Amino acid sequence: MFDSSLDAKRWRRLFLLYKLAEMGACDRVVKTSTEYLAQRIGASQQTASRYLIELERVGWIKRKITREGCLIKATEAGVSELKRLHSSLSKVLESKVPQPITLEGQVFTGFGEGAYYVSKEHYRRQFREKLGFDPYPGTLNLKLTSEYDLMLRRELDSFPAIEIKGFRNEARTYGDGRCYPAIIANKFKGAIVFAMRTHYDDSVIEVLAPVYLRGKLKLKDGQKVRVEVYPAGSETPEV
Amino acid sequence: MFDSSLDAKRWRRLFLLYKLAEMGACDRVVKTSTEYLAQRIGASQQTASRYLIELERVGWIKRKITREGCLIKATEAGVSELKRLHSSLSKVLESKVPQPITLEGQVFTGFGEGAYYVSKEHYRRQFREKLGFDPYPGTLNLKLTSEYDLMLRRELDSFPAIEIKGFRNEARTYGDGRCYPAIIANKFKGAIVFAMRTHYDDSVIEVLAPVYLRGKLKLKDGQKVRVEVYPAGSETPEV
DNA sequence: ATTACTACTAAACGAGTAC
DNA sequence: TGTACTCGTTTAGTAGTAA
Repeated sequence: MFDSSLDAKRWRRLFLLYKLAEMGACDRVVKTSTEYLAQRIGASQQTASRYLIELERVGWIKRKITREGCLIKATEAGVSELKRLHSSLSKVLESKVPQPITLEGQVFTGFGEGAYYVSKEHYRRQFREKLGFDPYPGTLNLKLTSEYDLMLRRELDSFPAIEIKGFRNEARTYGDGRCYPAIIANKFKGAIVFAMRTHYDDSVIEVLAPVYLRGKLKLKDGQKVRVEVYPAGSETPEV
Repeated sequence: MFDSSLDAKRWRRLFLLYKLAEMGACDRVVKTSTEYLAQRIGASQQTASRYLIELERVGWIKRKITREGCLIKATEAGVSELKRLHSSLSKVLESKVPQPITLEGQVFTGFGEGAYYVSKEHYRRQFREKLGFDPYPGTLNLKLTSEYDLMLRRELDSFPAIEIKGFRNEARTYGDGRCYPAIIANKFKGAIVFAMRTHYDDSVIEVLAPVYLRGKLKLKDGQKVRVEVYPAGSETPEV
């Protein structure tokens, strides 16, 4: 996940592409020698040349080599890469939506209440519609241990949440809930869910996912699991 | 100039800082292990550790090492680095002001007209006020040779320019002119100037600078010189 | 568990140079 | 002039491991 080691390389490329953009390569064809470009990026002529070849290979620029240097223009793909970087930065720097919070907790076995509630059709349908997946009938219980994680947990209360409506049937009333999209152990999309009324325990989070997490992640009681929690409305990255 | 090879290193650091920002390190203290961070940046635990040490050394983050990992927060300096990157990208991607144009021409010796005009007090005062420097009494003449440079020269006509007003004295009339801030040979701040009425020759540009460029750059006729021309209103980078 | 050192490997860089 | 190849050097990255 997290598009891995290509990330660092991507930034190196973005660096050169940005430098070319400074010279106007987004708007028009720019003529430059590799020697001149090298000066601008603070590298050797050879390195500049290699960079250009690489950028051309990945399709971020079009290049024409002439006697007097290269004619360079950023491609659509190249420009949109820069734009993507730009909007990523915008999101981080000036977003009203908070950045995701990463919690860590220890697996423990509950009393099967999670399974009971999740399998109630009324809840289940909401999960399906609002979370975008059909939850495995059961929750993974995580106990937050460190002071830091408890602090983060409290911060979650101010996160915009996905509201789950309660209902009543012939037997009893079922309360409201709050959900947050989440990524579990960097591997699985899912969500965490808090029941509103039974304030079970502030140091416990319950995790929903379309799969049986305990099995897929080979979890045993006491193991630590990281959950990245997203505010409602933000998109979770692909895993 | 162009803050040299540190540029690439700076981008590497910005890369990590951005990743930390994604985790929320701009807004709050983030707890992470170097191992986890390594996963996110697609590198080894050791590399993540080295990066963090480096970022702390340059003062972009504050870090506290605990048993369970590092508590990290971006410093003011770090956040403003990200912001600088962001606004640089904004400028390149969504600016109404065009990117600077780099022209290349061959030095040639004119008829001393440049010196004559520049030394006219009425012009000279405008240069001082509008360009921010007192021009050396003489212009460096550059002949554009390639088709590409002529094309760029024509694009300049649509650049916002610094207008120089003409005047008349007892003897004759002196016409209007257009200036663009420029950086000559990556070394000296200056400007290029076009006379409006005597459309001398479209393939010739005249360069003003506070210094005697021919001497400072040890130029001889026929040598090629690069001039980076900026639209009026944009700031030229420091040299 | 962590972090981060040392020693080694892999990758990037740049000098020389062919075209 | 240019670009871009080979190849030796430098730098970045990782494995192993101590604290």
